Amino acid sequence: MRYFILGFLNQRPMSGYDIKQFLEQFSWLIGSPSFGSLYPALHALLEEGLVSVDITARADKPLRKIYSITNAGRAALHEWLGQLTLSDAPLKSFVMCLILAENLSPAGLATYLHHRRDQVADHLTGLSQTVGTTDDALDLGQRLALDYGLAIATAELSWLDSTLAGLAG
Amino acid sequence: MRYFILGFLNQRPMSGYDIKQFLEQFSWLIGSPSFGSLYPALHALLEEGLVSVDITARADKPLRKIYSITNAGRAALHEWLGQLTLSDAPLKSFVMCLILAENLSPAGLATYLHHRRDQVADHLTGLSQTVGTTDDALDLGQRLALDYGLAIATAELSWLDSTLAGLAG
DNA sequence: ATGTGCATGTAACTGGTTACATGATTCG
DNA sequence: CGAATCATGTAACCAGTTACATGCACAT
Repeated sequence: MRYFILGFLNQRPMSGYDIKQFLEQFSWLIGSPSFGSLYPALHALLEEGLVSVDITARADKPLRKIYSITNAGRAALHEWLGQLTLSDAPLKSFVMCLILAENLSPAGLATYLHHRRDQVADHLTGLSQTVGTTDDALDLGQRLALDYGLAIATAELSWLDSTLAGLAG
Repeated sequence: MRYFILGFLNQRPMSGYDIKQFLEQFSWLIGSPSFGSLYPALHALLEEGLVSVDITARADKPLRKIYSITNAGRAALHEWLGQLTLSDAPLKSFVMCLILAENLSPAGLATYLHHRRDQVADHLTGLSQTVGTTDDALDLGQRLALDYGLAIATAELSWLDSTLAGLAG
């Protein structure tokens, strides 16, 4: 989360509210953190010198605290991104890192997406086997969930393939 | 989580290890709980009388604790399922409830899926608008995440439509 | 014999949510 | 004038992970 916030602020200076607003867009996919975790995280980053604040009291508007990343913050972010493994991470972790793509090198991004592609492909074959072998022993919920997983994995795989093709070309 | 486990045990008696195994299948989608949360949860359910244990010491095998749901557990589960709103829940919550579909009435399931359909459709139009209006102001990560969200939402929507059609027909 | 899979568990820690509290602005 | 949105924050609580600890079975 700390680094997730840091990655946002590396794109452009934002307030805590802005970050929440942006993430709200993806709430149906990955959820959105509460202010109760967002604000304390910003305070912690500030104390560690990884971000700085600019308190802007705009006329006729409530005060806003615009946070910017510092050099120390950038260093910490890139160190974190460097040692990022992401082995078998859930969809949520994948999307969170995807949003931070701007902070990765083109080669790093490609590697990351390839890695994910392989993982999803593995899970797809695993799911297909489960569906194929134990077809009638499954209850409704398991059948639906398996079927849903299959649909989503297929969609993600084709997205990864076309995105990788687009980035390469 | 408590109710998630309860829903599993309502389908068939299982050990903690079994539950983990099953959930592992969906780890790339929704993650899988650690034993450190699974076992204590089972102990708590046991103390509350919502589940019962059958300790089977099989010859030449390590001991297993097979948990079964009790009548009190079934009552608690159905009460919980009844007051389930799921307004604007993230994908993870949706899948978790989907797995418990067997415990819902056909009408309840249909309502639930319709509800999700509407939510996803809303988010889809929202995402499309964002992509359409602010196309060139976005950085790489945001563009990729938006694009990914669009792909997944589209896939989920069509899955929901065909599944709803299948359940109705 | 060594490692991997089965199978269970505990304790410390951490991260996040929930609920609360505040206050200005804008819209109907 | 009241409701919704903007905007920030705190504290108690809780759910979960991490790391540890144990032990048998089976294959190499």
